[in-house]
Amino acid sequence: VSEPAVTLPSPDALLGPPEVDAVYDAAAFMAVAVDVVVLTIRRGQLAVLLVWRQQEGGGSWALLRRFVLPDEDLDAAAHRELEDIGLASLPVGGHLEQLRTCASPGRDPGTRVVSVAYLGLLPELSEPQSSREARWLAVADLTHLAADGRCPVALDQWTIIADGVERARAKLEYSSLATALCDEPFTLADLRRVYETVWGARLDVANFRRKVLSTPGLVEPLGRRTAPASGGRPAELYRPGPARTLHPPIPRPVPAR
Amino acid sequence: VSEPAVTLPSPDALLGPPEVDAVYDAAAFMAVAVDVVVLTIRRGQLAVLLVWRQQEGGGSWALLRRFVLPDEDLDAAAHRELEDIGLASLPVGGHLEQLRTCASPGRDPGTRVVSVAYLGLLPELSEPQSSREARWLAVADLTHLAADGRCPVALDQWTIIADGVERARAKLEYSSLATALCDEPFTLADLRRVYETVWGARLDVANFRRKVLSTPGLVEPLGRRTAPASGGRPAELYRPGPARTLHPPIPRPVPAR
DNA sequence: GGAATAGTGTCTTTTAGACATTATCAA
DNA sequence: TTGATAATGTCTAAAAGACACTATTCC
Repeated sequence: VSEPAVTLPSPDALLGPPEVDAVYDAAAFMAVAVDVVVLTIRRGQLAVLLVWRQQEGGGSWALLRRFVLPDEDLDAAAHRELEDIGLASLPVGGHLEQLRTCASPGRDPGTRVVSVAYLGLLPELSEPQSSREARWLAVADLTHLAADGRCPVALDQWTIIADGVERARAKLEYSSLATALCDEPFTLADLRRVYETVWGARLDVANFRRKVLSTPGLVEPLGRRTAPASGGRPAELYRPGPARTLHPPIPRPVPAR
Repeated sequence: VSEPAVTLPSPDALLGPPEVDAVYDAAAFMAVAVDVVVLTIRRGQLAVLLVWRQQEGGGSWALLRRFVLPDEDLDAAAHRELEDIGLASLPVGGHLEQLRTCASPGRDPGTRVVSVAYLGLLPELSEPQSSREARWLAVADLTHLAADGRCPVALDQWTIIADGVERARAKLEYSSLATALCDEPFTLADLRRVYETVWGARLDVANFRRKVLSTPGLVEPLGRRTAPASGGRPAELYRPGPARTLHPPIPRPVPAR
């Protein structure tokens, strides 16, 4: 596109002060918490880390939640929550990003909580260790239960989890996120299984390989191979490359959309 | 992928209450505000709506900001801010979505503000009308100024604007967002100019047309044409279709990535 | 007719999908 | 050898990119 003439305020005009505004009116103060949707792959299934929360009249599984300290950054609060639950501090081949924010009424009428949801993705190794009762639950199981209206997670939290899963599925297409779900080093088969598990679809081995290796900066060969096992040719080992975004993307099979 | 055996807690096991946790510790209370990055196309340029904010030692352009009321939803606060600035209430061919959240220190030391950034996209018609000094500034101008370190927007706010622009650019690829930036009805040339302006790249007329019309649910022909102007064939008119996500996406030219 | 804008046809290159084949290990 | 897993080759179909061409309007 040819550069059109600048008809909006010119750079110099930007610097003159037209007028003062007064936007600051009544502000509501709320408690601020981070909720973390931690996803990993456990035994070939996509799993989310939840904690059991006892309540009057039963209980439910809930997301990791931590109130933000007065001098704490949001990202830092999310990281601390991961460390507190016993997962290695990131980054050790993991990924943590903001998901979305909602301001729901607090437990006491009148009080409100702003909860900033985060999405965390960890390689398979991680086992939570904490005084709290934290467990990996298969997303597929929860989805089936939710379809029956028997989801053991509060609806708003389940919505956040579903958003996180969808975000992860989408980002596999156009980012190097999948390498964050692999232990390092990994084989192309490992990486492919991540895609297959998160997307819930089989990928053609040859086409996947062609695509991954032709995407610059996605993976880097180590020049080593896996130790020979009982049967099977040893596989080439790789580590994550410098690329963060992928273009063109790894195409996601249509039925899973 | 064949369904693996469920090795994580079974649906029935999910319903038993293992243990109670106590996550609620010291909570910090913060003022909650929404910042809205409103983008539109003005005179062939991508523009963002900013207000002039007078401060000690000069002033700067700032995002629309509104503190959330005690009983107000975040989305509602963002909508209200748009109405307050004199832009027609959505949806009238517009789009509003959450961008991201940051918790920065407040103006007084020790106080903090959680600001939830929203991204709004409006068709060209909109002119702000308000007691506040609000103006459309060309994103390209701001980008050039920022490159010189002379950006008249505070750094954290400029980062949010840049995020919003990048989000808009990305979403044009795989969503029907562009139709929200067109007045209704629109021609394919109008729609194409939206893509060209936001992406800052020329698109081939024939290929764009083929792609848009072959994407199911993106646009719907009205069977009418534009009034004949002085020179030029009248163009077919369209309105937005029901599709919200596009697969396959409209490919973005590589140099702009 | 010319100028201006809208719309069409078609060829080439690239990419994706399907699937057969070869390679390298252990037992 | 067989069984198992990794890696490669190749054909076909679909999509993207380039670009020449036709159509409809006002002057």
